[in-house]
Amino acid sequence: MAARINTSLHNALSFLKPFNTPLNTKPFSFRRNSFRFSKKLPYYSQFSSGKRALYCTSSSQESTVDEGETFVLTTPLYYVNAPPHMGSAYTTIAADSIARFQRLLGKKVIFITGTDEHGEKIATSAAANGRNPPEHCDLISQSYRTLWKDLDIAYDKFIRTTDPKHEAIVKEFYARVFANGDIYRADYEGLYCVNCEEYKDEKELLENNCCPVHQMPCVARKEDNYFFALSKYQKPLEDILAQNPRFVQPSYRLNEVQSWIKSGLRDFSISRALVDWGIPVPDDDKQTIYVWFDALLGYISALTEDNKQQNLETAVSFGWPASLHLIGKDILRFHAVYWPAMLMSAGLELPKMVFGHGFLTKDGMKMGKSLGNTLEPFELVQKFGPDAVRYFFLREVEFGNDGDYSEDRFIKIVNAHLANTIGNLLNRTLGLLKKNCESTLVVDSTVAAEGVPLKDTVEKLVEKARTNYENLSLSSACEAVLEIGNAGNTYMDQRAPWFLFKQGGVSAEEAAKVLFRFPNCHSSYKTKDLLPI
RNA sequence: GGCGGCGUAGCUCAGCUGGUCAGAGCGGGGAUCUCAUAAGUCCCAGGUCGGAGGUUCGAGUCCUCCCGCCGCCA
Repeated sequence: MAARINTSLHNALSFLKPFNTPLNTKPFSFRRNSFRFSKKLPYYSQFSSGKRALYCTSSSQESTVDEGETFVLTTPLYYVNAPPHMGSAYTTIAADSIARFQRLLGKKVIFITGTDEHGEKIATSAAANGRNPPEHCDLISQSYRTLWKDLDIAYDKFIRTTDPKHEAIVKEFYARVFANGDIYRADYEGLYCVNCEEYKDEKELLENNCCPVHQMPCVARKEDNYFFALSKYQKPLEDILAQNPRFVQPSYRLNEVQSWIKSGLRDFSISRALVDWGIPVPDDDKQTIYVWFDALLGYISALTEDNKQQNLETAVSFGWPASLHLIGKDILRFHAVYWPAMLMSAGLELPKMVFGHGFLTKDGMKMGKSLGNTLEPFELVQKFGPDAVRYFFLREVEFGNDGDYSEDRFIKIVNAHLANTIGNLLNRTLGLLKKNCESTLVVDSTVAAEGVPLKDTVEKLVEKARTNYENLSLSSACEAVLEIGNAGNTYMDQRAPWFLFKQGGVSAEEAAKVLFRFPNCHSSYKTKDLLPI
């Protein structure tokens, strides 16, 4: 985590790697796997590096576990037309930090992510790469998993929309909606954007019938499609948003959603006659189900358990409704309008919140393949490591707003916060302990910390971090954790244990106590876990 | 064209229901400790809170208009 980054190299200090830990763990945080609590004194580690690990005693302060409460949160199921981009990584990093926090609160967290693998665009993309769709999907889906591993993402469920259990859920859901009278068949003729995989109003098109999103000409199509009666849900949706304005977050995005609904909802086509790569419509294998109708259901199908029944009711029983759908602002319409209407039609509960975060820019510019200025998540994590990447985006982007990345700023922030503040605090503390106390705490840290102002300060900051996490103010939560590091550094300077050690005698004993307080003040109160890296 | 958002210290941004709200981080300047990762700690920003009016005892914080970005819808 806390090695300084030079502008040209990834400079990890040997001190940070004394434990020979696997890459996906955090060697420098007070994790239990590297920071044992033992009464045996003294005790030296037997790590191959020959460096001593720190062993100490401290009463652990576990939060009370409320097994009854389940917190289900989701990222979108990412579309496998191309390998993961930074935006997907950003959503997933944020989701992971929220999942970790909710676990700390003692909740049973089900963190869902996955890949959305059907549709004409996927088939086209596969063909363009000389693959068949299943091969293509396997490859890209795996690249998402790889990236999540690289970024230390601990999801609980990874659902692929090509998974048979997902298909079963989609068909069952479709049947429910159909039975509720919300699906009907109609001819549709219009201009179709292959990239959006949907029909466009002529009014919204640019010159030459170009799609405003993809800047590509739409094609005239006539299809006999199945439609979902979205218009029936106009009033219910209006009511839900009025009664529960927190359904759409941040609040300023709610207006947008309300205006969409207010301007009138039109039934939308939920099948495609000319797309083979998809889930067949029940009782009509000439058509496949529209990708969004398919993909949204991944949030439910992901809940299924392998050894349990693979049906809607069972899946729902494992945690639906979701507490939070975390998405980019571009797909708000599908999550805040289509999805709730679909759920109502099927008689299922609605998710509690949809949070649409902003977009990332690079050096102040919109990222795009055509501009050739994309930020590649694999390259970034390879160059700087997962902790730095996670921290930078959570801290520097006000969650919900658009945010900017620049390498210069990235390096400055990571060095100042993670290396100089947190990393150095740990390093100087452990260094003093090693040099003067044989890396052994002979006094229980909890006892040593009793009545010390630092403890009180840290407790207040932990509370601040908790509040911010609960409000999804992730940047402020990071800030609070950094303040804990600052408080530790200040305390260290005030007490100057290195000076006391030199004086020897009673002063040296006091110096040791100063150091012994750190595990209790900084570790037991979850500082280590509150830092989202 | 309609609706909405944004415009606060060099940079990135916090500021909920109006009265310690003029702030934080980064950068920069100064001082200082020396255990530590050329790290730490302390002090320093006189910014007309985009502009102009208005409401109020009092407004970044509410209202109107204007300017500049951005989004959604048309």
